[in-house]
Amino acid sequence: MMISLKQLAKLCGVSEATVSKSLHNRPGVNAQTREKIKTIAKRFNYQPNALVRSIQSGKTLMIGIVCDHFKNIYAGMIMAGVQKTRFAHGYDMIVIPWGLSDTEGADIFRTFAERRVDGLLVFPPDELPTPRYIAELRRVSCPLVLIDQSWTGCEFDFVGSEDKPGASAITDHLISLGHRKIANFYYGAVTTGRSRLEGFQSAMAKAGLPVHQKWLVNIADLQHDAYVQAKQLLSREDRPTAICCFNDHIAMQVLAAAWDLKITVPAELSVAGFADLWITEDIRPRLTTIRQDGEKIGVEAAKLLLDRIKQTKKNQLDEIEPRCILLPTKLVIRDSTAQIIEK
Amino acid sequence: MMISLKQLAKLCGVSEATVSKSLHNRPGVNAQTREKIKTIAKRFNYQPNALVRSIQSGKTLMIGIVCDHFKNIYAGMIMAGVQKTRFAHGYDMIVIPWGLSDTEGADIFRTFAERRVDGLLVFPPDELPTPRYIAELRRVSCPLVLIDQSWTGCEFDFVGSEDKPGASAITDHLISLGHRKIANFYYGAVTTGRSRLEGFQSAMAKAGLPVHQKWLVNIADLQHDAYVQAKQLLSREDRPTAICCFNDHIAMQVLAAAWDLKITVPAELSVAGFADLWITEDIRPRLTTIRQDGEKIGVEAAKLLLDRIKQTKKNQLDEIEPRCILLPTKLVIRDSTAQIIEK
DNA sequence: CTGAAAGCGCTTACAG
DNA sequence: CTGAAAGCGCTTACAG
Repeated sequence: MMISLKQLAKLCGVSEATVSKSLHNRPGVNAQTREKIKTIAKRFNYQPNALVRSIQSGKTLMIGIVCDHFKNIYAGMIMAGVQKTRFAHGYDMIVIPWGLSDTEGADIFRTFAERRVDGLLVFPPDELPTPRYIAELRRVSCPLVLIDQSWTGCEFDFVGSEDKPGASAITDHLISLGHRKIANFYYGAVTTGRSRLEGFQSAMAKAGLPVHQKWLVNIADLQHDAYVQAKQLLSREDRPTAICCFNDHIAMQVLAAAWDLKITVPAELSVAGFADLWITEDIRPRLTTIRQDGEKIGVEAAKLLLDRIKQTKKNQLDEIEPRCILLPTKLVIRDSTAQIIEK
Repeated sequence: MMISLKQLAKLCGVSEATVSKSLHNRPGVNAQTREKIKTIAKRFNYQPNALVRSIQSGKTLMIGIVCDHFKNIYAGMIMAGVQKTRFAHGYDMIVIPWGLSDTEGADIFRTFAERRVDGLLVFPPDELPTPRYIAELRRVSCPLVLIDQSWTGCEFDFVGSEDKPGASAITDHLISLGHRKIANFYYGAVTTGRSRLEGFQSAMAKAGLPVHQKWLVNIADLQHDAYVQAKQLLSREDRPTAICCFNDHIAMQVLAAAWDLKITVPAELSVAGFADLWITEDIRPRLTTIRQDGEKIGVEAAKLLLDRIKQTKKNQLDEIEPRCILLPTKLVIRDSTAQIIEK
């Protein structure tokens, strides 16, 4: 189907070496010969076999990325940054979602190893990693950068957001609006969830405000539980005037619960998200949230990985400590939070 | 870094051939020798080099996919189906987004060719394809399946949705609710947009309802234009009582415009989407829409491609006509559409 | 049962 | 300027 260099050489009536040199513009080939070869190569649509080059050079110019799934808008923002950066540096990308694997990642990492990717970017799996999984991670023999969730401490290179300061900032915003009864819908299953909860708690403590246990709601899943819990919480006599949410999607569910209970946002209830997905501007009320620069996270993660790959080539990898990059976040005030109205 | 079979053979004190046979459980190796080799291979974490196998077999067990970006939820649903299917068949996947390329796809297709992918799945680019681009597509020398947009007619294999019947179904739904003044926000830049418009028009014609040109709004982009146009349209004295939208995201923008103009949905205005993304259940009012089975589209596209790859192996490709698979859609009635209230 | 040889598609010294 | 040879990491007939 696709012509080989050997066949091309035969067609041109020269040796394979001459074809190779011509196509790569290396010196030592007669100009006319070179042109002729190039013309014929083009006519037969010759494409050099990258697999061979990879074997010879020991570099595939390929990175692997493992992600959760493709319906996650936030992950999509990160992906965009990763793609841009890896492309600019001439790397291609193999993508494997968690979820496909039921062996805690073992087969995913084996695939990447067999394909000889030069480096690996890993999004966190949906749940907390098992010891088995961490062990798999340690066996990976190419550079590796973790994204978003920092559950391994500083054992690996990592790029994420300043979750705790971000959560504090949005809590401060609610407090400054006069809110005192503030609930928090957190997601304890992931490290970012716990960090954001800490940020919330420390801001509340600093302001001297009490945090009631009943207003600390640990969401069981990201899809529907927040709606159910919000409906329960908001149906009670003594309900909060504001709710800090783990992310924008949770906030949307809280907004939906409030709507269904005929509680007006922001007049009767303030709701705050986290992430700043594009939907925050398309829903009503527009969502107040903390902006994470997803694309930048992707860019930095890819850059860090590419650096590590370069260092590996120079055998400098052992001298280097894991890096932990946390990107700043920013409060974006929209219409879902407002001054509390005293009755 | 990673041990080679040659090194492994040396470590085991046997020939490369024996190692190869042992690891692949081929007959003709002494049981003890085999076990010893396997143990040592495991200890040194030997991973066979897939690049070599690909060169030898002429199959990379790899498919390429080109998509628009990763923030598109609908595309994400399709991706999920693709991933599931290609994984189940033992294929890996290289992903390249349009957008990275400023040469109308030429470098994307070159990359896939050099990497020797066994097949290609292509999502449509954001805009209508240029002749140059179609030419690039024709030069692709591996099996190829187009997804979602059918702009090349039936020149290539294609998997998409029954857009026209779907659009008719949702129009019928609005008509059955008593609506007579129905607007349509369509997206003329893509083939699905034009098909859905046709479906709308034919349903209106069948019901003997007039379609006013001013209520046929061609959206300039998918991000913001619908909001702007909806605000204009809905501010006029003589406004429609229902709006059919190209997709759920457009519908969200129309919903936002109505909200900002204090027009109540569905009491004063019905709004219908297309796609049935997960957000349709999280927003208020919940969106009436046409469900496309995105995952199934992905599954079918991947299956078709895998079939074609098999046929290529058997050299049967020329005997075969391009296939055009259109998957059925389904009306999902929620809260954004309702009986018209006569004043 | 075991291993030497040829070959996949290329590149890179090295002769001529 | 041109090409024969060796080698990348494997697998697959084929001798022994």
